[in-house]
Amino acid sequence: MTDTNQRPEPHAHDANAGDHSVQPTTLPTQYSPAEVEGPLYERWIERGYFQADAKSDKPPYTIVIPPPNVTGALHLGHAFQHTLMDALTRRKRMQGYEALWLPGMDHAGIATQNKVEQQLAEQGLSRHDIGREAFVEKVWEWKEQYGGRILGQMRRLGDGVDWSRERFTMDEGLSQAVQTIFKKLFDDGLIYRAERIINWCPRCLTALSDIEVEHEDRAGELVSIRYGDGEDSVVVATTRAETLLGDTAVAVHPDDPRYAHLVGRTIALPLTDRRIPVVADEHVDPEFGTGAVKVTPAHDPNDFAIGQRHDLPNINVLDEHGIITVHGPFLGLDRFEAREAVVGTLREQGRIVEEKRPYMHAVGHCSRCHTVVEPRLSLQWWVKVAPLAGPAAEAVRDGRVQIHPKELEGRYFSWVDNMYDWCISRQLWWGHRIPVWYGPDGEVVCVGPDEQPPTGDGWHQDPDVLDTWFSSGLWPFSTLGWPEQTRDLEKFYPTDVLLTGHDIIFFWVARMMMFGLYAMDGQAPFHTIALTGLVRDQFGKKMSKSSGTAVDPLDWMDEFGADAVRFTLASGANPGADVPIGEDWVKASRNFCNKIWNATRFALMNGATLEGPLPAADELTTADRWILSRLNDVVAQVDGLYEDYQFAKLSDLLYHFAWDEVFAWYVELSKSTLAEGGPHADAARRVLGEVIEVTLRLLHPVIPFVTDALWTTLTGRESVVVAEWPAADATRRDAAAEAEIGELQQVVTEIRRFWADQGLNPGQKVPARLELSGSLAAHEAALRSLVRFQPAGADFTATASLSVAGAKVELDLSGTIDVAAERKRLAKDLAAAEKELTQARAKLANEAFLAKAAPVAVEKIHARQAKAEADITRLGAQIAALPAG
RNA sequence: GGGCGCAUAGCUCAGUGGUAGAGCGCCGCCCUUACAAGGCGGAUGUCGGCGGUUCGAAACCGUCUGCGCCCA
Repeated sequence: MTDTNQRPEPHAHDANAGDHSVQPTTLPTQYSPAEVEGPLYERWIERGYFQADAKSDKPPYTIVIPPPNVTGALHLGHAFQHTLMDALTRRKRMQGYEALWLPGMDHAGIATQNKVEQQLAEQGLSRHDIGREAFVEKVWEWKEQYGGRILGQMRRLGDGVDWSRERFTMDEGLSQAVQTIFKKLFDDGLIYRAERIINWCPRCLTALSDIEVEHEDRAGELVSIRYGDGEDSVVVATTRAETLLGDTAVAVHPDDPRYAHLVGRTIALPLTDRRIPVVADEHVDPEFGTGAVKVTPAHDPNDFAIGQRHDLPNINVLDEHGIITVHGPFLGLDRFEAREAVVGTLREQGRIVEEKRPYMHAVGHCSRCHTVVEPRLSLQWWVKVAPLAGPAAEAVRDGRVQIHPKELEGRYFSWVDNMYDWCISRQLWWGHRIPVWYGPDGEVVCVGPDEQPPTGDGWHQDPDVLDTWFSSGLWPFSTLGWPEQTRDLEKFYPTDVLLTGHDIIFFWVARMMMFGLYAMDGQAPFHTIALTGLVRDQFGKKMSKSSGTAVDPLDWMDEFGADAVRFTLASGANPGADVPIGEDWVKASRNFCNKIWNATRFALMNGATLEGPLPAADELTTADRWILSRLNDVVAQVDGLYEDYQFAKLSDLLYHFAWDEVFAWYVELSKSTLAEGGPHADAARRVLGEVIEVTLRLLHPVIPFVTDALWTTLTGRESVVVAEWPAADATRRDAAAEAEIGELQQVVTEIRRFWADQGLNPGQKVPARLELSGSLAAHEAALRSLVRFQPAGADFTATASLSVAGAKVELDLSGTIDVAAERKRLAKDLAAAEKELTQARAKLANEAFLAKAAPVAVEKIHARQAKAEADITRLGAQIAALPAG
């Protein structure tokens, strides 16, 4: 980062503002994102727009990025969440907040270590060959060379992050934070070391977190084995027969009469010379299988719990590679070989009662190497979660922290209310090493960040490192400088919103909540948790590399522009819901961007201006008043939707407002006004400028590139990035104008239908005589321009007529009209009106409806009846007036 | 096995008590001087099934079926 980035004054006029923006005279007819986006992003960065100032007296608005993995590349999930976070911070920045969106990455212990181990393996080396220190050095080299590819891709997407504050979980400051909190937890008795069952990867040779275990249904084998003999026997079923060697009990439900006689006695364990007890445990489901289960405390979490309750010994039968360690015929066999061998031997002994094959069941796999995970008894470090999870639950329950959408609170509570202790040690070399030293006489010393570790013979540091989530759990405050009391921390903590996928509520969100509340004096790390779903393909299916449905967002950005990708993702962002995305939709968003481009191009070509005050209502045409009314309604609605994290709805609203109202109607209506000249044309130029300019500002947070390119051209000002967010002006609301234009739209649409039904060329000019009643009379020019009517000449002969709302139109088609088509259209409308009338009459004849329905509802039906009756009369007359044929 | 959610147009999804919507796709006409990445018009749904509540149900309740997710 350069430190010469002085943030310019917002709204300052800048003669060079047009450098990277488009010139009105040379504006091409198509928008080319590739030419605009790169230079524009550079300019934003050069001008320091995204650099937050801790000394500012503006109110802060802070979002920390969920740190992507240092080994990762930008995928659509990132693009999705980044679009939303960028939109939130860009809007707040425009609203005058000191907005900070803080970027960074986590060190992804196991993933990164695996990358470097693969590199070494290509040279025939293992990490043990080069030693820990050299290995860690190599990982840093790897990081410098290949890591953080995603950061460059974020620039492509337009992420308005403060690069001067970029953080990495292995940085010195963040490492200090890790050591500080470890020490604090240790001293508070919230960190302990114990032998428990953990997820073990026999290839990576480390404990795994639950999220690193992927459960997949696999066809295995369920074998039922007879333990003991004669009266003293039970049948148990298992998919992991080799664990029999480590069984230390059989458990049954205490109320199960079938086994009551066995409880408290011992039975012979096959293939061994051991006898094991039969214990009664309430957690056994008597309905499942035979109602008796084998208990292998060293190789199964449930069995471990049973073992604890009944004081059973733990017999570990597998080593860290998954090789049998029990002396006897199975010694040295891999766990899967042993499984077959054990079943084979039992079969020979006649102890197999039943074999179900295939038996579908979920099997955990290591997410990094896809090895089958082995539950393993192992000595690890743990965080005692209960005292931390309580406050984390409470903060959401009492409303200090809100989860959007609320329906997902349940998932959060289901974890924080049923917490189990968190295994934080990993048998890796890449990560924060556990700051505990062991002494020659069994001493255990936890060393804080400012303390010297003990030295001397026999002292050594714990070899393990901490779970990556342990450091990313500190992210909302470690990135701001904690444990130092920095100005950043003071200004920007607590952060405002955490936006992330609902799939990591347990793994990350809950942990940040626990650590934030614990380390920051009960101040939650954010007030809002906005949860998103997953990005899916155009059929709503999961994208996956293996099925070839995964799309690289960079490809789409190249082809359609970053804005198109962003708009598509934002348009699909319903709270908490998955987002399907397909190329057709990105193309549609690209078309929208191009439409905005061309509408602005039209405005520039027609002298749209922002000079001078917006004319008062009485100087404006109805169309002007109408669009300003609509604009101010939309501004208010967009604000409401932003506050509710309704990105899909606000995108949809802006899409339809911009395209259907501003571009399709207002721009068309303004054409005749502009052509007329005079004061109304001057006013229209001012309104056109205003409406387009405000619309660009409204759209900017979602599609920053095209809006900034156009906004700077239109306004001649510095950048929409630092423009003010629009504020709704209620005094511009005008119900009468909205009704009037609504009527005009109805008339125009009706005439266009006639045009289409008659097979008339849309450009064909037709002499017409108009009888316009009421407010419509003022719109004759607009009407003639919109539907290409020509004035009626002296030789005008009406050959067709139609009437709708307050308009009667007579046309000279100089020839016969297609009477059949006309009759068909009118008959269709008549049928609809008659159906409407029937329905309305039925309702009004229903006394229960009249008595119980809300008066407003009844009034509506009356109005509908009246309209249907009028329509029927009008249409009937038109049909009657048609020539026979 | 337990819990949660979903089922609306060809596809993807909004809509939560008062006349069924959008985008894309589809059909027809049109290169009309901002835009063919466009314009105009059009078609398309027993709102998964059944039962109930209500004057009125896509919406609320029950149930069945199908699908998805989380936990065990």
